[in-house]
Amino acid sequence: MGRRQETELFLFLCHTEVRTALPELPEVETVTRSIKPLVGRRIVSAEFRNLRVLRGGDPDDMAARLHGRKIAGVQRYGKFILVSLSGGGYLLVHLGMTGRLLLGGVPGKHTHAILTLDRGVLLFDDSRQFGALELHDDFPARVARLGPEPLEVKFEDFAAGLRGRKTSIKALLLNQRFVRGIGNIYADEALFRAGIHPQAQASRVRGERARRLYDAMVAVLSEAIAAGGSSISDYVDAEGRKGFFQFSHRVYQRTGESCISCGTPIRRVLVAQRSSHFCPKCQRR
DNA sequence: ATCGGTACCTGCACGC
DNA sequence: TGCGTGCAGGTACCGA
Repeated sequence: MGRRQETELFLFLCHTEVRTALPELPEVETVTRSIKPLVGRRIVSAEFRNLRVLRGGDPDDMAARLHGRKIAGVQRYGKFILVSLSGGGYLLVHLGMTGRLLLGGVPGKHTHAILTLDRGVLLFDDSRQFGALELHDDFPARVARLGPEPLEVKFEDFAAGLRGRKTSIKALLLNQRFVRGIGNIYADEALFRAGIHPQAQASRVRGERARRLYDAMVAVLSEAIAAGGSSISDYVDAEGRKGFFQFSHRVYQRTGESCISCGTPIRRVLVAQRSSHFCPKCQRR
């Protein structure tokens, strides 16, 4: 990328709010890609305004340790964003439910961290405070213990992970140690596409059904990433935002509406304490 | 080891 | 109009 293009991209990003729907793998991937241009930037100063998202970290200590460091890399692991720093160490970011990373902009009521860079500023904003910002010397244990990426795991390993599991297939898909990055939206969407009831016992998803679920998981995540990637460029106004949120959910939050396949009203039940949306006719236990 | 349940937190939709 | 209530869910943690 040429110097001028780089500058234009940076100026564009400065006016872009990197926000998404509930941040699951595709949304976190979109955010991660959007902040990759920050690689090489130096952190001039850091300010932390909220202790909760620091998860026990000391704000002054973190600011001191971040001061002067360069952003060496940005990588996504499931729903985590790992920012590696020059000279070692990692800044771990989790968006929780409502977390956002803003390139530029003005700090607001829910801005919990401000990273001032040698060019631009990165804000962390999170109204519900389920997100996290942690500074680690070593590769974070909570990232190391995650399961494989759903877009990288081999079918055989995915199927092996289902064996012997007594929990519901929905709960297992949400379990980040099984595969990392799936949340409530994409669990429901993948199960619908595969024709599997969310309360089906995971160990009973075998053979052809396991294959269908694997294929559905890969397809829905891939399509969502493509949608996020394509919408980011017109994300500056309400229309662009609306287009992203209208990502074609087939069951999620469509309770009572007609199944697109058979017309049966979509139902909602609680599975693993989460609302789960499914077609009672198309999805079998 | 595995599993189910709960807490954390704020904004919003809803009914009266 | 305003107030109370339920709902939204990712992760850590608890007890069984």
